[in-house]
Amino acid sequence: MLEGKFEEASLLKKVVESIKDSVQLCNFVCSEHGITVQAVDDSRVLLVSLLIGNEVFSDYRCDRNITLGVDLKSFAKIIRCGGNDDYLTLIAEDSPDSVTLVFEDKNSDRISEYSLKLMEIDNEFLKIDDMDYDSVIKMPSIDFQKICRDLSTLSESLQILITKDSIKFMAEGETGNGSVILKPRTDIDKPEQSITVKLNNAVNSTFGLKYIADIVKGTSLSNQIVIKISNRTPALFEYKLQSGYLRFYLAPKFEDE
Amino acid sequence: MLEGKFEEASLLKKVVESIKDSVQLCNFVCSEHGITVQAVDDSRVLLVSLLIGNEVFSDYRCDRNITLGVDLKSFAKIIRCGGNDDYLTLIAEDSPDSVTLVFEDKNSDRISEYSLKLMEIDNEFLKIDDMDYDSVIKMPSIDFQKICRDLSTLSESLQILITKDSIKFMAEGETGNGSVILKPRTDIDKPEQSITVKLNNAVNSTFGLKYIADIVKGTSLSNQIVIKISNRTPALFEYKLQSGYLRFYLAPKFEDE
DNA sequence: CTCGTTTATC
DNA sequence: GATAAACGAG
Repeated sequence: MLEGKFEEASLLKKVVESIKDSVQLCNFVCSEHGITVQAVDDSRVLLVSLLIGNEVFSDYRCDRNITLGVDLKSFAKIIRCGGNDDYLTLIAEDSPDSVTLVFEDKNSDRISEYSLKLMEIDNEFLKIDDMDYDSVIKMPSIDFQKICRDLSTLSESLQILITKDSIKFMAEGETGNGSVILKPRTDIDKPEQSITVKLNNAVNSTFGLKYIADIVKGTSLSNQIVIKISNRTPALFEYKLQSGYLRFYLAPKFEDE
Repeated sequence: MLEGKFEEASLLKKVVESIKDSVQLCNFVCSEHGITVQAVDDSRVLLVSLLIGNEVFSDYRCDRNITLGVDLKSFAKIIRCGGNDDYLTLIAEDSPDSVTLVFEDKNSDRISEYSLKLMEIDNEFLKIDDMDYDSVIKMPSIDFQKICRDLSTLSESLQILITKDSIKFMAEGETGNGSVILKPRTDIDKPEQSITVKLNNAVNSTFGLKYIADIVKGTSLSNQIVIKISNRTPALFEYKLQSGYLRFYLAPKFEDE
């Protein structure tokens, strides 16, 4: 039996809205530690990895592992039926054929209850090892979103160059070229505005903006994004939750492509 | 001669926008008491009944009864030509072949004048008797709109169950089921947030969400909606105006359908 | 299906 | 106040 109560329905709403454009069907795997999702996008280029730690919930109980195979578009429709600051409780039996969402208004007695039919979904669960990356940057997620949006008007590719004391985003296209350079900085009053760079090796990687556009949908989940890049292995884009994370793994474009 | 001046053009605009999707052609019947409309939708399932009482107007004069047969789509187009807080004066002769709309900006000297050709429209004016209903509920119109919209993503039918101390809205569909339960409440600070139930008999009625979707277009006319339901007779959905009302009569679906 | 308007959020 | 998502209209 799963019973997980969110203090704010908006958290699950943001999570689902963040990944529903990359992935259509996925399994929510519930264990005592929380809820995880792992899925690849339709083109099998972008890997999405989500962990909602049990500390995110105001109440959480999951006796044994339960897998909820959901259609994210239908799931999103139902989540939109709740108010953003309703309590939201997810309920499922041990071998469920449906999951129940209960929304409770904090100010009145309105209780909305929705059940969603589940699906059997094949999943190839990949064990992803923690690894060392050549460069790790941390920056305001909203700035990363704006840079990517701006540059996507020029090109289909985003080049990221990281050196010890600068981050350069570049796009070159038919109509023109653009670049944005950031310097590391520490903002004491607004730490979420800080930009940090940790460097083992300088990197110069290029990514498809089509996929980056899906990644930045996670912006609302965290003030900051952590980007870990190595030359010639998939990069990691991470939005941290209060407990858990939403991670995207995206392989860079290689020059010979 | 009819001459009716609205303090705000937006009121007539809201009224017309509220019914133009249900009804294409209708007669505006003008008398000394104000303006009334009665019409059925194309499928003859939904009955619309409107009264704009003369107190709604800042100036109103109508010496003898005048019937204005209008095409609501054309009427709506013209009303959109005025500013929302323009004065709007409706003018018609005693046996008119057109109606004139005069918009006056409150802040400048702009005066816009439009005339709309009238049509001869057959109408079967039904005398609707006030009757007692099994249940009468009053609730925030915007909440009713949201509940109906939410549940319409699941099903084509909306079931409403009313008991002494609760109102339950339900929809069952292929992808899942949904229900919303409201409890009566009195909000002293925001009386428009109150929910009341008056019950002679508990009711359990089902309506086509297709028609409900047209009904909730009236939401902007009033903070509250009054819904009067009896088992096995048409239900009444009412948005009250400052003086007058917009009412929809809709027969429930019966189980044998 | 795309556009403009409206609403909610930051 | 500005921006971004949601809704309704063409």
